Amino acid sequence: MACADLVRTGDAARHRQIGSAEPGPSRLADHSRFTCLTVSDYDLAATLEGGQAFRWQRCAEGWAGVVQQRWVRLARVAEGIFAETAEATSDWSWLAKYLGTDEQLTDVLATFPADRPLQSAVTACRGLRLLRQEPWECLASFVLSSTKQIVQIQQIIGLLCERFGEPVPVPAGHRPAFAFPTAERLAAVPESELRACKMGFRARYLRAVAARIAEGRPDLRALPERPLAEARAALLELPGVGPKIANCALLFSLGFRRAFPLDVWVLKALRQLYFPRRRVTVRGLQEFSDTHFGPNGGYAQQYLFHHMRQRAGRAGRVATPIPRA
DNA sequence: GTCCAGGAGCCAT
DNA sequence: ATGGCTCATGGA
Repeated sequence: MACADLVRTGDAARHRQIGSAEPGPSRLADHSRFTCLTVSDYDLAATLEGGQAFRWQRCAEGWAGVVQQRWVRLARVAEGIFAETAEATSDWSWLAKYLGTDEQLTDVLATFPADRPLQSAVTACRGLRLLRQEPWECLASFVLSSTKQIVQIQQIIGLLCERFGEPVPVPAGHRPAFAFPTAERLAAVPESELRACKMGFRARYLRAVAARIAEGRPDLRALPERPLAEARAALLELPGVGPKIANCALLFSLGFRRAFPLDVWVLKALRQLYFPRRRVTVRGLQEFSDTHFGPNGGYAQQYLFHHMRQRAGRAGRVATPIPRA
C-alpha cells in the first residue's frame, strides 16, 4: 500500500507529504497527524520487535507505541515509513531521529568486517536498524531486562507505564497509552509496588537507579558528549548496572555505536561462530568484539543477536547453521 | 518438573 | 582475577 492511500483512509482533509513543507507563513497549514518518512532498506518488524525497545505493539495496521510523550502508529509502505500521531504536528524530526531514517544503512554496513558469520547475518537481516531511544527509558528498561525473556520485559514495562506513567492522547479506536514514568516518579514508588509489576529482584535496582538519575548523577543528557570510556564508567557506578546493561544504554540511546552488549545470545553466537571448540572467557570475547567489529560494532552485534534468535525460533528445532569464520 | 531468559553483586578460592 | 551462588518470575 502507498503512503498516500493510508493517509486518505485516515484523514484526507489535513494531509501533508514530507518534503513538501516550505518555510514561511504557510507552514502552519501543514500541521497534520500523518506523515511519510522516505527511506529504503528498513525492516520495521526486526527493528521494533528485535529487543532494543519494548513498547511497540502490533495493531491492525503496523505498530503502536509511545516516543517521548507522543503516541505513534507506524507502518511500512512502499516509499518508507508511514506515521500517525494523536495530535497534529508540523515538525517530525523527533521521529526521524528516533527511527534513524536519515542515516544511510549502507554506510554503516560498509564499516563491518567481511567475515562470513557477520556477512551472513547481514544478508539474513537486511534492513535491521538501530533506534535512538530516550536515555532514561532505555537505561531503566535494560535494568529490568536481566535474565528475562523479551516478552516478559515487555509485560513488566507495560505494567510499569500503565501504573506510573502519564497518560498520553490516543486516537479513537486505539488502546490507552502511557509515557514511560520519569526517574523522579519511580524513585518515589515503594519497592513493593514495583515488585507488583512482576519485576522481582530488579525492583530494588530500578528504584535505586531512578533515585540516582533523578538527582543527576550521572546526568544522562551530558553523557553523549563524553568519551565512551568515561560515559561507560559513569553508568557502571549505578547499582544493578554492569557491562551489558551499560553497553545497551550506550548503544541504543546515547549514540555510542561501538558499544557491544554481550548477552547470552551474542555470547553463544561468538563462541559458536568465531571460536568453535575453544574455551574463551567472557572477558576475552568482550575484548575481541570491541576491536574486531569496528566503529559500528554495536550495530554488528544487533545483526548477530537478531540472526541467532530468528534461527533459534524458526520451524521447530531445525536450525540452519550459520557459516563459521 | 526442568531449563532458561538481552545480568549483576557477592563471596570463596 | 576467576568461578559459583543467589536474586524473582514466567515461558518453553
